[in-house]
Amino acid sequence: MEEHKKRILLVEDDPNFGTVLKDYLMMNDYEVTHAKNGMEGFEKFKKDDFDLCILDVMMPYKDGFTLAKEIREKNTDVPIIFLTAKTMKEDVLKGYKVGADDYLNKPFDSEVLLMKIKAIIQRKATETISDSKQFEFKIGGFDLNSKLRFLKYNGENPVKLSPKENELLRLLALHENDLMPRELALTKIWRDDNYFTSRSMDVYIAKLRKYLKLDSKVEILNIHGEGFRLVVNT
Amino acid sequence: MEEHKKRILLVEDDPNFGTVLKDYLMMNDYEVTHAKNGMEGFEKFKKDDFDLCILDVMMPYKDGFTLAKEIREKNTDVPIIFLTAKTMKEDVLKGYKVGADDYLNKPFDSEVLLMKIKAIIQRKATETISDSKQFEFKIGGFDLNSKLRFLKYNGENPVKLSPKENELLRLLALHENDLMPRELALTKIWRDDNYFTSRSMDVYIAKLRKYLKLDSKVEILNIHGEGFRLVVNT
DNA sequence: TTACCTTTTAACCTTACATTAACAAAATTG
DNA sequence: CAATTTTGTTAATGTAAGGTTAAAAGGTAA
Repeated sequence: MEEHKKRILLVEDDPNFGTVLKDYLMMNDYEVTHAKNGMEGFEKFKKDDFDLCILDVMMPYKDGFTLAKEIREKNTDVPIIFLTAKTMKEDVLKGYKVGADDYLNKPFDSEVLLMKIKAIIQRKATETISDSKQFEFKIGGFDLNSKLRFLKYNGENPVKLSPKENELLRLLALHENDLMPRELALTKIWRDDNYFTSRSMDVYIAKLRKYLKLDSKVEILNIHGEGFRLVVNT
Repeated sequence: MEEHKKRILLVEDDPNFGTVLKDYLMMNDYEVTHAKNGMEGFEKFKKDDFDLCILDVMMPYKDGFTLAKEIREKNTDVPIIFLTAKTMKEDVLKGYKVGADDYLNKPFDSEVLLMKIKAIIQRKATETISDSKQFEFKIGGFDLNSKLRFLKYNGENPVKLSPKENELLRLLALHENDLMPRELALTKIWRDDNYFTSRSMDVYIAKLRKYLKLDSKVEILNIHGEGFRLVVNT
């Protein structure tokens, strides 16, 4: 039923607590990336798309607030939950100022955390995503609408695309005429880079080529060992 | 943009605490209606439009949860904050199930409450711009009046819609020609996203399709794994 | 209570998707 | 060149999601 598991970035320096929490969240059907400090947290944040960030406030090198500010600069929407020490009122207030969605005092009840996560993620889902522009691409004679997942040729023939077909074509379009590295598609779409996912991707490339045959000016070229290139000949 | 003070419905049976809290909120520029029990709370809720409800959980006659349910039947959007006794974990969980936006353990810090209020009201303000009061829709040859819950085709044949049919069609109409995510309908209408609510929704989609068959230009398309799309072909 | 309306659950069937296997064809390497 | 790796392509398979109808369960008012 789920299109994809919701992804959580957990930044927590205490290795024991962090691992336990990660496992608990994973048991509850979330995909969790665990970073052990603020630096690492920001690196991982940049590399991936998350549905929620859970940040410990007290961390060496870079505290949760600083990290939150950096995250907010990149992304104004992703929900943030802070884990603060008990009774640190100032932390709570500071957190809200930085744009937190919620906070939890340690030690906290895990079920309550789960409910908060659910509530926050659902809340975000409710907010209408109306920035349609980034979902529409023109590829030669084709129009790709990657939100509604269809591909039209010359205004007619709307072909439905499967989620993977759609994502892959969208990635190619984002790199039009340029190299779209294999690895990029595998990590972004398949979230795993191994022999099988790689073969699976090749199957999808074949499918896309079939769709794109309608316009002889459009083709997907392979760059051996590197990736693919969506070219539009003029 | 907003010209009126934000209105808060405060339902709290302890007269001392209630009065103090009311005064504090008023000092901070909110317009506060104080009800001393659940009955009175519901009466006042019906008489006015509030931007936020703050409900004590423990109250004689009618507790906060029961009141919240009644409020939710009237209004699926208004934010609700519960005041619960410290350490009553079950209360917190129950609150979220009823559709609470947040909760506070008594005794709580008043500044924290203020921050929460601000955060929640602001959140709703950004959300509610587009889908504000809109109850009448033209869908191809149909007229939907979702306040009176009927659907007319060509001015004739007024079909009565059940509450769920109505809400679902309204959501679809709000997103006409665009994706109406499954998740959105489930969280907004069913308030829960699981296998059964999802199947229930599919049943309603089938019912709506039956009604809409009268106009061959109107159809509900599925986007596998994402949601539905109400399209009007021209 | 019956009667009626609404919603959920169940059942059964169809369609959509992603993965894997299998084999062919290029490209690369030494 | 032969050997190896990478890519191209089609088909088969298993699973999940959606379509539809009917029966069960819940609710409400006469």
